[in-house]
Amino acid sequence: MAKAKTAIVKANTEEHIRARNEKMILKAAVELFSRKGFDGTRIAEIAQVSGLPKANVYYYFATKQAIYTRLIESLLAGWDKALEHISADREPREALAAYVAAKLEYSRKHTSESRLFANEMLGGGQFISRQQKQHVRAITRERAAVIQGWIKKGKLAPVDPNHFLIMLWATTQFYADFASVTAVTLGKGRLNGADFEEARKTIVEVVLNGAIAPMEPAKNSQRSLKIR
Amino acid sequence: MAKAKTAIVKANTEEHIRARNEKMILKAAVELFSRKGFDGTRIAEIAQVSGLPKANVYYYFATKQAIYTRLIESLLAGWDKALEHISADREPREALAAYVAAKLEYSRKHTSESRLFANEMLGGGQFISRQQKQHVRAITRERAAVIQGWIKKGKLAPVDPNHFLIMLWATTQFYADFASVTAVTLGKGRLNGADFEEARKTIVEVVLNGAIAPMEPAKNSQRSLKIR
DNA sequence: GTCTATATGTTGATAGAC
DNA sequence: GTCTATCAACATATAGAC
Repeated sequence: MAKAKTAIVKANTEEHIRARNEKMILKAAVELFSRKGFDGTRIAEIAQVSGLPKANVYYYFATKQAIYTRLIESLLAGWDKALEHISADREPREALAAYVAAKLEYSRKHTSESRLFANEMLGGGQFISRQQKQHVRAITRERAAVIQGWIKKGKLAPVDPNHFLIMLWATTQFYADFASVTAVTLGKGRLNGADFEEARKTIVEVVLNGAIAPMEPAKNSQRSLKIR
Repeated sequence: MAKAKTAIVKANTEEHIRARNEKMILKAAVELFSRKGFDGTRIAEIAQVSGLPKANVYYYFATKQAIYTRLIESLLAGWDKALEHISADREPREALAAYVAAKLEYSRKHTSESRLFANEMLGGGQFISRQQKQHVRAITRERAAVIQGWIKKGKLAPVDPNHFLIMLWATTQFYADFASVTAVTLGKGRLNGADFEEARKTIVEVVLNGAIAPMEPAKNSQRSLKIR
């Protein structure tokens, strides 16, 4: 009895330690990979940032690529959720505004993951499996179909759904991925919550209503709800 | 006389060789840096791709960073030009459409340079000098002032000029920088001219007129020229 | 200008004591 | 589970013969 209990306690502790250390390694790794890419990141750096000796990193992950692949996996999983806002049963104006807000929020809270994926895309997507690519394509198609449905109902201008989605993707991720230069452009040291809010307002306003002023300019961002 | 002439010929040849080799090195380097970043790129790779022995690369460039810095320099120089389209003496509709077209074209023709800069931004802009950052900020401010002028004249919707510029920047660069995943999203192996043209149309249409359909939907992308 | 050989340090990964 | 010591391979950069 006593022996068995000890074994369980020990197992729990070991599991706990494993969970904690893996988490620390992954946290350090995503930050480094996101800034320097796969080839540019050294295991020694990951070890240093996570506060573990290099050999311990190898104890939890067989290879450098195993860490990287794990991070890509968890990122793609998190992405499906953001696109759920674009659903056929909502009004396009509301759905698109919600999507932009959610995506900006996500990219702000998961900056490193977002950058990691950007880095992976720049590198040509070498570490994304064929299966994962098919998945990305499938969920994009689903949402493009929703947009096409809105267009057919006359609720949305007749734009190419795929390119429209890419536009939304591009604008909402830019702030997180390229924060360093965005901050310089805005004349700031660092982006804060107010900057993201201003970005959200501008993106929603332009995407929904366009930049060209109507004949009788309105004062707020809801103008076209009123004048149309 | 004969001796002097020989010396001149030799110097010309040497200059020519130098120019040619430096060009090959820079061409190979921009491609590699753009895909793998600074730390991820090896001098041996640059040498291999440019068809020169590694030691020759060091003959023309003292350090790896010297190559990288040179590339950043030439990229920033090429950028100023694209922004010139946004000038106060043009109508916003025409100027913005021209800018989007020019920027897309530029990013398509200089894909590697564009990606290199994206990579540099992901890395936090470590290799961009303070002076270069100030330059970026200065030219952005100029163009933001032009946009502000359009808004004051009632020609443009009252959006934040800086964020509006960032939107244009994001949408026009996405295709070049993230071509690998964009192609997957569009269900293609590779992006071609028609894809870029469709992207241009979509971006211009959405940025100028917005995505929400007007009461009486028009059939072409010039719709708001007619109904407004 | 070209290129072989090499100095000097760093890398991903492992062996094995604790 | 932890960590020192270490390996073979590879990195940036240089010396010096041609």
